[in-house]
Amino acid sequence: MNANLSPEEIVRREALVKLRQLSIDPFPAAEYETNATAAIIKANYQEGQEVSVAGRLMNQRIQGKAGFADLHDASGRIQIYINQEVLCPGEDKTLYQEVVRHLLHHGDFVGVKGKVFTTKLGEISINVSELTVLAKSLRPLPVVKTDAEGNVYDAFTDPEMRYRMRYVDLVVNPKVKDTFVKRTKIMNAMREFFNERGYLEVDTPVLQAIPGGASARPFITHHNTLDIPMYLRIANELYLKRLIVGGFDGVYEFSRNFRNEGMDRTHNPEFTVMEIYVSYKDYNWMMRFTEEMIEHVATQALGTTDVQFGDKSISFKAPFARVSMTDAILQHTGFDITGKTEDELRAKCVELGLEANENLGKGKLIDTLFGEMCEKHFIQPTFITDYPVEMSPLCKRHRDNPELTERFELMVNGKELANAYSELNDPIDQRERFEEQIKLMERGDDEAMFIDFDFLRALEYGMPPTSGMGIGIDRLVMMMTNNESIQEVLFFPQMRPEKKQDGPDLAAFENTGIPAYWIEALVSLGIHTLEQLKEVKPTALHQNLNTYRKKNKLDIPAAQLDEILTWIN
RNA sequence: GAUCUCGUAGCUCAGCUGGUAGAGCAAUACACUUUUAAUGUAUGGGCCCUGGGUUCGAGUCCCAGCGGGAUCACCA
Repeated sequence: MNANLSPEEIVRREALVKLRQLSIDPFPAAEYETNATAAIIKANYQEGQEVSVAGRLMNQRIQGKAGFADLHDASGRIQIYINQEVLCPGEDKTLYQEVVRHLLHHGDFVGVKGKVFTTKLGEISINVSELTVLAKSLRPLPVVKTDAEGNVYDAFTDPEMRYRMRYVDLVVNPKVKDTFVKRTKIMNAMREFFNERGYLEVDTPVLQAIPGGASARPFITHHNTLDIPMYLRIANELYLKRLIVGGFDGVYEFSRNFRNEGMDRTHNPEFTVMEIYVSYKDYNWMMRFTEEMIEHVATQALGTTDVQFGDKSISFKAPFARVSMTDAILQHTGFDITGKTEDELRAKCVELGLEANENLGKGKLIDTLFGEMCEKHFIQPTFITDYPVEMSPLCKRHRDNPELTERFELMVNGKELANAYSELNDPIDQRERFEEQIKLMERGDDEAMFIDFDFLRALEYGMPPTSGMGIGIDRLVMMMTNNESIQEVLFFPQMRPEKKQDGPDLAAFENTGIPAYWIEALVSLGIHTLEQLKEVKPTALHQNLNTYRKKNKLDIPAAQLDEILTWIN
């Protein structure tokens, strides 16, 4: 038996062998027919009803000749009662004495048949008359227990382990499962809202030759046949607009976007944004549409428009407040940005102690003022409207003021949740705005956009007036499920790959003929295996070893490059 | 990227100014036919993240690394 197994794993593997000796297949192939679930039995309680259910056996409380255990299925938990005489009415008590008492463990999958009854203490339970082993669990699950007051004991809480082993997290922490069920309900409710209005759900490329539609650093990959670099999408906006050019009334997509930027509790390298574009509409229509949609989603998915997020209560009841960008900044800084020059804006930022270097254009400066001074104050859903033209290169100019755009962002809990425009459909203006972005790029704004000439060509064929809106699904789910970190609403958040931590492979070094004094040096240089040794440049290693020799004043011959080459080959 | 902080049994966690590794749950054995987290008695279980250093002696102190978390920076 493998020496790396823990004692509990060894016990379970031995049980596996013993089950086979008793002619019980621990991993049977056949379908196991069920006619109920834990939730159904509890909801439609009928004394004496014959049921067949399957799930994980948990928390056995088996005593001498009878006892209890819990069966967890996808719907929840139900208690089972196992009595030796009911399970094994004949002479042969093996199933009870051996299998139930010794060979089944916490976490094993079993199917049970039996009559439903209520225990003395009033808990709906199944009196098991047949038990089938469905799958053995070879690793012990954490045993988490909850008492009558809801206190949780021995909770499985380490975030690293929870995220890396989400399957365990889901088994053991019911709230986690609930979050993900809600996530799907939220997306379904949104879909339903769009579909009812006749808008079409579409798929557009994830792999793009030009990463457009947003300002962000993309992931780069390479297409072999075309022999060109390709990018994972940072946004799908430009593709959806092409479809509006193509004549659809309204299109939407749940877009998995990828951005090669920092990771923290609100940023994952891949994340989901829903974007929708509707022709013949403007951003005023889109504001009404958005607040109605969010109200609908909250009602459908949560059953209420009132959401508790941390210590704050948030109401998603429409209509939401509307505040212009200019008013928001005026309100929170007393400074009126109307008609101000870049230098005046920069001076104000400096006065307020905000970062405002020469790379920042007018738009970025206003964005800084808003982001630093105002954003955090908007806890209840609020539409911030009419952004400066410099920070919105894809947005139509404001009908009353050419310095502004017809844009809104929806702020909730001090964070941006949605972003929408009256889309820019003047191809000549669009081309100029892209060229402005290129100038910003040349000034050192590494987030400025690339020019997508095919998109400009599409606009030149004519795009009807259109309003578009994007909403961060992960952030919406976080708010609606009261989770402070994005990792909690993604099944498999991105983590650094697991690295097995072995000690240095001294034997391999010795076998390669490396002298003992150099092995010591290699280890302290962080080279623990032959693979690592082969990855370093021999010339660099040569230098490093001799530096090590000198630094530690070792009385050994200096390393020779030829010698090092013989180790590697 | 910066700072702080954590890494001890399958899980949750103790382990003081350095002196032979601890508890509860889980596991194993025995007893027990209705328990409500969680029966009683007994037993087993540890590369204390890795490597190096200081020391007579390191889970504990120091250095480096790996991995996590928090805060900040970055984030149309």
